[in-house]
Amino acid sequence: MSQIRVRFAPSPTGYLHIGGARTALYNWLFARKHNGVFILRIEDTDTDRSTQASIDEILDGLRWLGITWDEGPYFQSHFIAEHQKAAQQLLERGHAYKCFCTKEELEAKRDEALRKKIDYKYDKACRKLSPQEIKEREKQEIPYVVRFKVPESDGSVVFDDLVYGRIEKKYADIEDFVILRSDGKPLYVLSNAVDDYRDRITHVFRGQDGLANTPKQILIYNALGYELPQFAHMSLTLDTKKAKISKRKHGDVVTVKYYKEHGFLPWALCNFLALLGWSNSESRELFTREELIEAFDISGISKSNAIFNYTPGDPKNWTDPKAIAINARHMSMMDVRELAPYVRDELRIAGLWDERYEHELREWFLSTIDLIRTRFHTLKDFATLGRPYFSDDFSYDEVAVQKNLKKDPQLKEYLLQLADRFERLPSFTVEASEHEVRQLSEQLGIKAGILINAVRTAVTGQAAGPGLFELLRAIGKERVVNRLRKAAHIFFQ
RNA sequence: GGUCCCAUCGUCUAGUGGCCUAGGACGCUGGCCUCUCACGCCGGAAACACGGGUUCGAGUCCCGUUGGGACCA
Repeated sequence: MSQIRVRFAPSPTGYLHIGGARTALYNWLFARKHNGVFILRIEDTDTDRSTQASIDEILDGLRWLGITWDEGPYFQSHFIAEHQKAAQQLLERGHAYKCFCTKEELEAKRDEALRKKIDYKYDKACRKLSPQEIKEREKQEIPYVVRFKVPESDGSVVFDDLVYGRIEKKYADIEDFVILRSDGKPLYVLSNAVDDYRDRITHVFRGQDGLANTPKQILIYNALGYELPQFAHMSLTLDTKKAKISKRKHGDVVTVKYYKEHGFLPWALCNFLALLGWSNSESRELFTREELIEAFDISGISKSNAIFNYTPGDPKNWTDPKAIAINARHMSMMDVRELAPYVRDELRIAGLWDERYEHELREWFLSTIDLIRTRFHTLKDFATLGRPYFSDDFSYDEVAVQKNLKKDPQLKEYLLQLADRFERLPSFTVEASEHEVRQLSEQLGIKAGILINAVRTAVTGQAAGPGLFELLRAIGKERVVNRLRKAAHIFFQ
């Protein structure tokens, strides 16, 4: 078989949302897996709704996700003449006809059918027009649309969908659909088929909403003498009420941009999206880019729609909890050197970045983010929960202060003593600081945990965090000593 | 309204007639570890939409019902 060619063909009428990103991802994975070509085609023929901002947004989103395209972006609007030519060909070969029915006539018929509760389909009035009648109408310059002549035999369109299996649709159930509007604009079914043929698409991989159009497109392919591609339709992404997701209804949470701005690793989002409606036989869930390409297979795509399970208004589950979990796992698993640039960007946004982190302090920076990353969920956490590691200007958690410091007034003295002991240490190692703390607790006859928790809160403002002694080393002797003294001052009267 | 598609824990899913006492993951939850939190480890609650068939045997095949979705209008 010749080289596999697939495409992602979004309409630039809004932002790139996660459903679209998933469609793009599946196409991309399929292409990469089979050394095929992934094409980006912008279907911008709806000039009223298409915007440049939306095109930019889609391209930016795909680039951020790492879904790279090999050809394009092509723009459907550049090929309108070609679509019209195809319609002309269909007309000439007797596969289509001009329909002069007016909007009013059609609406009247439709309303009547609705009233009688019978199925409405175009009654093919103009299909029966004689050449003479057609000529007359053309002479009068009556506007017309072009309709496809659906075969009138008993047969049906049959195709094998790579996901849904054999699909059959009777000719009788397909109406003579419009392929060209009266203003000469081609319709989606036609443009899309012509473009896919021109781009030599071998596998049409799209949302399940395209399934109903496929029989019509197959009719067009056949009439135009095009070789048929393989079709594979994938399940849709729905909200918790089982409605199709859209930015209009759900807001920014469904846009790819939102994840970029809320501390997601691009690949983690891809990993999550891949799992929404696809699984592999090993029930494996965490993949690197290469592993997913290797594991991806059409046979694992599920037929039923998947629900994007986020809870609006819940700060903890602001998006699907599984997405957050996958992001957290990737953050703690990936090579820390790969993680570093993402953390850098977050620290920059928060005004915490220091250029030395990439030079003389690089080793310190890497070991510090390595130390703190396992309890973080998004990259944002590096600038919030991680703030005390990068700045002296951090806040103290009320509950932590109450529980670990204020509860025992004597801690003031203990913290000052520890500060003195730390200050005298020739080398502020994990072992040295631990030795001091344990020795002091022994001398005082208190549990080491009391001191440990107090120091953690005094030094980071938090009740939770990495093991204390590694934390102390990361923050450094001078800052630790200063913070212990400061805490002794401000929290005890 | 017509046509098409779908139906397993709250969510994502495994399951292709006996391996199902229905498995995994996220979330929830009990415990271990421990200086806290997280990780990790060991447990728990939690599902085959319903009704008929076919079969020795059905989550798995067939039919119907119900529910959901898509497309066309």
